[in-house]
This record gives sequence, structure tokens and C-alpha cells, in this order.
Amino acid sequence: MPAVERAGAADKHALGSWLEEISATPLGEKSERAIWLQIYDRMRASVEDGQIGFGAQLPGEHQIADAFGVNRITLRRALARLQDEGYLVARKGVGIFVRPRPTRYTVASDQGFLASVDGAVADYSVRTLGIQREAATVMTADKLSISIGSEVIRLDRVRVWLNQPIYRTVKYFAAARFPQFEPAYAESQSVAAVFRAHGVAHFERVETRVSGGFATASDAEALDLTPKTPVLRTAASNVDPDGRPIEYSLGTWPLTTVELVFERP
Amino acid sequence: MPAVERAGAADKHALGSWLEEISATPLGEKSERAIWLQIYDRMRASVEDGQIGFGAQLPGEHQIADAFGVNRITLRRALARLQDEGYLVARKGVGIFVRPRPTRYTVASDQGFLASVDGAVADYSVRTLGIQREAATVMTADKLSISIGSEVIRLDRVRVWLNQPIYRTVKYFAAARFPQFEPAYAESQSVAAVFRAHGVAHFERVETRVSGGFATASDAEALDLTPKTPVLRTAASNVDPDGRPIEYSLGTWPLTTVELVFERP
DNA sequence: CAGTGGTCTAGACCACATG
DNA sequence: ATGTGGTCTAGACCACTGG
Repeated sequence: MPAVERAGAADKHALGSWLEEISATPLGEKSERAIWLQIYDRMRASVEDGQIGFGAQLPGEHQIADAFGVNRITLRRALARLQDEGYLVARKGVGIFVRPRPTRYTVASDQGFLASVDGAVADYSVRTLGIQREAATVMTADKLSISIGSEVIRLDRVRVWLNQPIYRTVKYFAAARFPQFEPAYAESQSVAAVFRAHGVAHFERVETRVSGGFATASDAEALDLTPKTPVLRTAASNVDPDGRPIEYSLGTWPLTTVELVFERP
Repeated sequence: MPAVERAGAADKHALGSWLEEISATPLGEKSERAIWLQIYDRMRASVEDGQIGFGAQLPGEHQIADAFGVNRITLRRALARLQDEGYLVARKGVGIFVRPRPTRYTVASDQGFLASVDGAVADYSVRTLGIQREAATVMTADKLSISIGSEVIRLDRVRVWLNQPIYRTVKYFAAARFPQFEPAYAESQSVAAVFRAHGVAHFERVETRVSGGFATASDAEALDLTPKTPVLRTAASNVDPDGRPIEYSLGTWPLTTVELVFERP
């Protein structure tokens, strides 16, 4: 299911003219700039200028390739790059869609999410993808200071901005520490509320690690991205006032749509 | 010029057998895993196991494709991914080389570089790519709290580990603040020493921003990467004890070879 | 079922670096 | 002059999704 409803039939007509417009001017010599890069330039500008709306479905690849007078493979290189940058999503068997993305998105990683966000708080929400109990792996056991195999709660969520997924987090908690996790979370959809319900009034982020990688299939599904697209990954640990770890959180962000800010307090 | 001298003629023979080995077992059904991914798996494992040494030149693309019995384009998808991950570098007109890369590389971004590094300090060094004076742009003027167009010093460097570039930084300083920058830097190759020579004994990092992008041509040259490969970018500001900005630093890191650590002090 | 994107082949020409 | 990687074409079949 698309994060944003796809454009209706009325927009389909508009897309025909969009394709005509964008492919009207002949492409330049390939010696100056590779053909696929020229197509990339035009399509990117077209998306950024809003000539084609968020959520709209593009014409088929064959059709676009024909309009530009290039081979489909050549066109696909341009599309691949636009997908890497989060402008487009390809859904196999369905089509290619314009992916809503902020031109730039800034979040201070050592604060709570809503406190650090630019713009209206009302535009943001959270979508819970899953919550389940499982056995602690070597990594989660280490990060939560519990024994391997003991029960952990795994919470899979996506932050949403204007109906568009911004980033995904998979959070781990020691089940023994939060026996009422599920009901408390169901009420509020808030981890901080679950903490409060268990007597943890404050918590603090002690460490954040940032690395890069490529979107897994589940990343792609959660973030409305094409699989294997490059992403930013974060790993963060939160501790309670006594310094005991209470949360280990893994984040995945589309590579080029976010800027993480770390400030010295 | 390669960062690591390429393997000599003796290794060329070894590479012939490397190719025979890696392509000996027939590829599986493409329905199970895409052919290019199967080739990617094998080549990556081969590089990680050290079956092919750092700096060695691979056989030509046509030759590798023939050995696997696949089309060159199919092979190139595997190579592209390996380049994205920093395992290989392609040099147009020359060949493809195994790129030395640490399996994982951890650096605490709010400390000095050498203080934060894993392993022997002696293995690390810095290579200065350029140092020049230019007019402050809107961005650098803002970050250094100086007026647009006033003189700034631009220092372009690469951090090197075991002869292999790890990351690139482009640093900006207000020229008025450091009149003796070039001679002081020439002596020590150290920015901290330049600061000390101008009476700045201590400085502090106040902010680091992390984002993602793709290697520019100069990034690729400095880091020994294939152009357009995904990278991590950092932007950091350092201030003197009075809180005045003295350095603005832009870093570029191969996407998957580094982990940045931000700790709460 | 028809249409989509994903993969693969078999060629070809080019710009580039090196000997 | 030769060999390299970079680009592009013209086909083809597949798996998947939706009506």
C-alpha cells in the first residue's frame, strides 16, 4: 500500500503532458554529459519544482524511454539514481511513484524526536509496524546488559511526516524491566509513556553511532523505498537516571533526505 | 596514482588462478538469487578472505564476465555494488583494483582524530592535498562569523591508514585570525599546532552534522573511490575557549567503511 | 489476463590511460 | 596501438501485481 494515495485518473492525463513536456527538448550530446545524467537532471528538476505531484504514478518505463528516444536500460540508470536519492519508489508489478521527501530534514539526535524537529509538530506522527517478544541475541543482550536468550521486547516503528515515512526504528527493551509494556504502549503509542508507567521518569541518550548501508527488504517496505537503496543507519543507547541501559534503538534513514545534528551541550 | 602500489607481474599469474577458482563452481539458478548477486557474494567473500590482496588489479571485465559465463553488463552490476561498498575501485582506462578497507572503522567524532582511533596510532597519517586562500562564500562566512568575501584559508586533506585513504576533510579558517597559517602548518602538518602558534591552546567541537550523498569527482580522487559512489558527509564547527568559531570542517567518508560514535560526555 | 518493473544477453562505440 | 572501463542499443524473458 502506498504511503500516499496514488494520483487518480485525472492526474494520469496530466502525466501524459508531463512526459511530453519533459522530453520535448532533444537531449544534448552525450560527450558533454551522459544521456542518463541528462534525463536524471530533467526528472529531478521536474520533481523538485512540483511539476509532478507527490504520490503520482509515472508512465511506464518503456513509455518514458520511448519519449526520450533512449533505450530502457539507459533510462533505468536515471531512475535508479532518483530512487537512491529518495525521489522515486519503484514497486514491482505496479509502477514508479513520486516519493514525497523533504528537501532537507534536520533532527538533533540526542534529544527526543518531537523536540528536535523542524516545523509544525502536528505534521508528525508515528506508525507502529509491529511489537513482539523474542530472545535476546548477543548484540541486544550486550546493549541492554541482560543475559543472552532472556526475553526482549522488539518494537518496530516508522516516523511519519505528512503521511510520508521519514525513518524507521527498531527498538529493544528488557522484558523483565517492563512487564506491562504492550498495554502501556497500546494506550499512548509512546515509549516515554511506557517508561513513566514503569517508574522511569527520565532517561538519557548516552551514545549514538552512525554508519551507512543499503536498504533491506523490510527497510524498503517500511520506508517506502526501493530495495538496495543506500541508507544511513543509527544505533543509540538510552539509560535511566541510574545509568542502567533501558533501550537500544536501531534507526534507518534514507541517505540523502536527512541531516543528523549532534551538539555539545 | 594508486594509494597502494598495484601488484606486480608475479601476482598477475596468481590472479589468473583466482579467477579460475572463483568461477569454477557453476552459478545457481537465477530464480533463487540474482546472478549478479551471486557473483557479488563470491567476489566479496574472496576479497574479505584475503584470497586477493589489497591493491591487486583484477582481470579485465570482459575476461571476468567470460569466466562466469555471463554478460559483461551483468558482471558490472556486481562490480558496481562492490565499488559502492568500498571493496573495489575502478580507474577508467586502467583497471579495477582491490581497495584496502578496514572491515569496520570506528571514530569518535567529538574528539581529536588520533585520540579516537582504534588500533596503533603509528598506522595513521595525514596527506595534504592542497592549501590555498580564497574568498569566503555565504556558507563559510556564516560558519566562521566573518563577512562574505573576506579571506579564508582552505585546507584539503586526507586521513590515511596503512597507506589507504580513510576520509577526506576540507577545512576553512579565517585568514585574518591565522596570518602565519601556511608556514606554521608546513612545519607540523598539524592544525592544532597552527592554533597553538597563534595563541589558541584549546578548542572545542560544538556541533557535528551528518548527512549522506554521492562522491564527487574530487572526493573520488582523494579517497580512491569510484565516482558517484555513496558517501557519508560530516560538517563540524570548532570554537576557541571564548566560543568564537575558528574552524569549519567538511568531511567525506566512504559509506560502509566507517562508524561515527557520538557520546554524551 | 495485461501491464509493471527486474533481470539478462549480445553486440557496439567511446574516452581514457599506458607502454 | 592496445586494453581498460563507461556508455548505449535492441532485443528478450521473468516475477510480480492488479483488475
